[in-house]
Amino acid sequence: MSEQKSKEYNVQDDPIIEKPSVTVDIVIFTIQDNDLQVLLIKRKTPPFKDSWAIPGGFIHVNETLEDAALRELKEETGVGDVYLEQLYSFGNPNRDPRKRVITVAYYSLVASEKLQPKAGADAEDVNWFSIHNLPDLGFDHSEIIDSAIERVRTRLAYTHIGFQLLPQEFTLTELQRVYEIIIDKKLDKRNFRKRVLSMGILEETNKTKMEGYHRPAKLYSFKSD
Amino acid sequence: MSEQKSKEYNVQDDPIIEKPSVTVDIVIFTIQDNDLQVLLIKRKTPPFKDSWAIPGGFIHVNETLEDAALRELKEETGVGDVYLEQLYSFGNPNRDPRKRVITVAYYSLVASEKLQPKAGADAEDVNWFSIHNLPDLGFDHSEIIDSAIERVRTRLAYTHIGFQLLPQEFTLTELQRVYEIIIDKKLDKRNFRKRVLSMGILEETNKTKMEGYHRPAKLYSFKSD
DNA sequence: CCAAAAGTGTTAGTGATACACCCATGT
DNA sequence: ACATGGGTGTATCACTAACACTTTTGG
Repeated sequence: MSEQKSKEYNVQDDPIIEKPSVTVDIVIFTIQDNDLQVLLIKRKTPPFKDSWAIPGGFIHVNETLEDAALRELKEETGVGDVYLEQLYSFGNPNRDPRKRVITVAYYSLVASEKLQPKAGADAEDVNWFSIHNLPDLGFDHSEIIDSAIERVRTRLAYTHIGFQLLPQEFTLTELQRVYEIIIDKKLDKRNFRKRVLSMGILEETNKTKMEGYHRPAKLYSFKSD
Repeated sequence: MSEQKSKEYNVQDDPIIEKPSVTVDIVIFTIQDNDLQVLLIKRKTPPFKDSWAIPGGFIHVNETLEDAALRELKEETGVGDVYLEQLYSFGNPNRDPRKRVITVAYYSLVASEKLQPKAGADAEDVNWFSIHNLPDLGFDHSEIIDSAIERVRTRLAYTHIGFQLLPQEFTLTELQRVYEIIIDKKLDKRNFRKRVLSMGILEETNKTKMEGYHRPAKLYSFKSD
């Protein structure tokens, strides 16, 4: 349903149904230092100038919401080529102190090796922050991050999103760490291996990874189909 | 992130980031005639005048997205007092033939006994339609309904939303029908009863329901906690 | 030979599935 | 007594959870 009233009067001038602004905001997760981390930018402009916030901005006329999210992410952080999923739309009338802004939030999981964040337009700085140690955030961004974390945890249980946080080839122990960090719980090594191997989505490479003075670990990759 | 550019120029006048309109749309499901049905309205105004569509409309300045959805639903169909869940936001640039409109979609499941839909403002008519026999719909509304159906099916598996489609007191056979209709599959009576009873969310009333010439069925209710 | 992480099997319990007959009621 | 839907139990299978020792490597 849309715009039944546009014949009777001009929507733009109606004080009650005045158009809100629409932004997209993006929560990018990675795993670093044994912690789930979020990509934040330091704002260059008001409101919340000099505060940390999740990247995002206004949508343009001829792009989809997802394209807008990808563009803003690229512009502000230099991060491109990620797979976004829509999280939720936040439209509380007072979430922006100046005027009505509705935001459509997206999230993504990315292997930290794949990214080289660099501050871009509208961002004075860009950095990763542990979800256990976030700075004060502008707007309702901590609420957005919280619901993104919740979503990631739920989806981890019945999808394969965990693999997005690893490089193309990885050891089973590395995969287990990803799961443990996200759900914040220790897992049994033998049961974990049985479970992921029985899912039939892993391919054994014939390479190994040697790090430290111990037995080398087999490298696996995620089956493309 | 929002509005970093508002100092440099007026957002409203920028041809690239011109404000879109924002609507809410609502998919109301019920079960009737052994079928999952959706509440549709017949549009009184262009675009898609005289087509069927899901209820919805513009958000107002000082209401949350959910309040807007509740208000539009009430205005157009007379239906109030339902529990809405946000479904997804649809923002394809051409989903409205006239101008850019982004919609935040909501959905709800309601026992048909609780509702008396009546055409209201902007709706010439209101009616229930089986999801297996929908009329041609305006905008991208059939896509919205499809994703609502998918969402309901997924959530049925790991939540208790099925109960929303029943009156306060119901028989186990009625509950089983709800599940069967939504997932479109026959279920085993004994296994179904074992499962729902073991969830510990049902309370036996000491009433029975007598309909037809056979043994009366015990009535159950959903535990409030 | 020591330290460190990799790798590996079995058992018990729990939940899911498949399946067929007796029960209570109104006519 | 019959027709109709209500109501019940058991056996098998698959999945989950708990648990400890041997292997491979570099130093």
